[in-house]
Amino acid sequence: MAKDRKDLIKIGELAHLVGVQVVTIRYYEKEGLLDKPQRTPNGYRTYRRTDVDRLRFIRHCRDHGMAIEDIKFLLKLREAPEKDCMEVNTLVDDHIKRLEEQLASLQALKSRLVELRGKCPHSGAISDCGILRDLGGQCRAALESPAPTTQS
Amino acid sequence: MAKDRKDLIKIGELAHLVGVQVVTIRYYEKEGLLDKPQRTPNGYRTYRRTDVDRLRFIRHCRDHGMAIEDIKFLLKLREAPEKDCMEVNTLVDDHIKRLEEQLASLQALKSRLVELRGKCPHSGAISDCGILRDLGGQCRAALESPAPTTQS
DNA sequence: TATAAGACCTATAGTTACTATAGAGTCAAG
DNA sequence: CTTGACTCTATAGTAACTATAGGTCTTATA
Repeated sequence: MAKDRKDLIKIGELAHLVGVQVVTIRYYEKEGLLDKPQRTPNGYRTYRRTDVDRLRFIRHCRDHGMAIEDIKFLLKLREAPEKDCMEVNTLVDDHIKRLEEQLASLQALKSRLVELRGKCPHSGAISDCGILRDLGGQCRAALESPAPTTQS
Repeated sequence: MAKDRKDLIKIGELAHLVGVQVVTIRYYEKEGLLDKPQRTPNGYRTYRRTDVDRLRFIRHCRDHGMAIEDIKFLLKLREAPEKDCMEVNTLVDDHIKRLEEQLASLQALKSRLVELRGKCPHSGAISDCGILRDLGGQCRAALESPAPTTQS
């Protein structure tokens, strides 16, 4: 088998194949997503096919907005083919739920901003600006709780 | 309790009034959102009414998802009442536009995740998990661009 | 009066997933 | 022999805080 020469690639080629930056690969290595690769005599990292697959997996996860820690978890699961995949489903479900929460709060934020923008549809003096006036308004926290522990 | 004037408060009381943490106030000071306050002989920060208003303004902006740098800009505008408020409107418009982009990309991400989740609606062996299989699929970058400069 | 609780002080590091910078070694081509 | 592309390590910066450590000051209670 003449594989030990052809299949070995350097970091730049791996980066190109998967479409990430070289520094990102070294970062993933440092974070433990990628194993420490073999080195050529001059110290260059060398990678194989399996590393390309693994890096692609990582990138797909990241493209789906998953956190590094989640990906570590998925990578570990991927290496235990006999286990049940329920944990994968749970992780994805949780991720979707987080996304939905984030979407809802951004949606609400946008509504408030559009409303705020409506306070000053015209061009005029800063002193008359409804947006700045609104942003300077009262705060809820002051009305809710009684007093700090420093009371007589 | 009658110190110099009754409207001089310490950092903890300011934090309580506005509903932020003490450390956050010091952070805002370091970032230049709040002026360096006067100090008591023992080195404690003392604040006045205007500081309460200013901090409230800052918090309202942050609650609307604005960046510190944007808030600095608004604070500066707020102190020039004779100027035109067009820049305020522009800033808010830009902010809304950014939010809309973010919403769109999160929405798309969620769709992809829901689709991904559909690949494995059941419980079973990791080796059969459609989610992991999908995440391990081919990547676009490999097909798009030709080859790195290190071509034979 | 001693002491303990609480508020305050400064300075530093950690969070996330990278990106940027500096300084240096390796390798092939011209 | 120099140029340029590629590689290496190590450190710092990003956003907006949060956490930690270690210390001082004030006040209430035993």
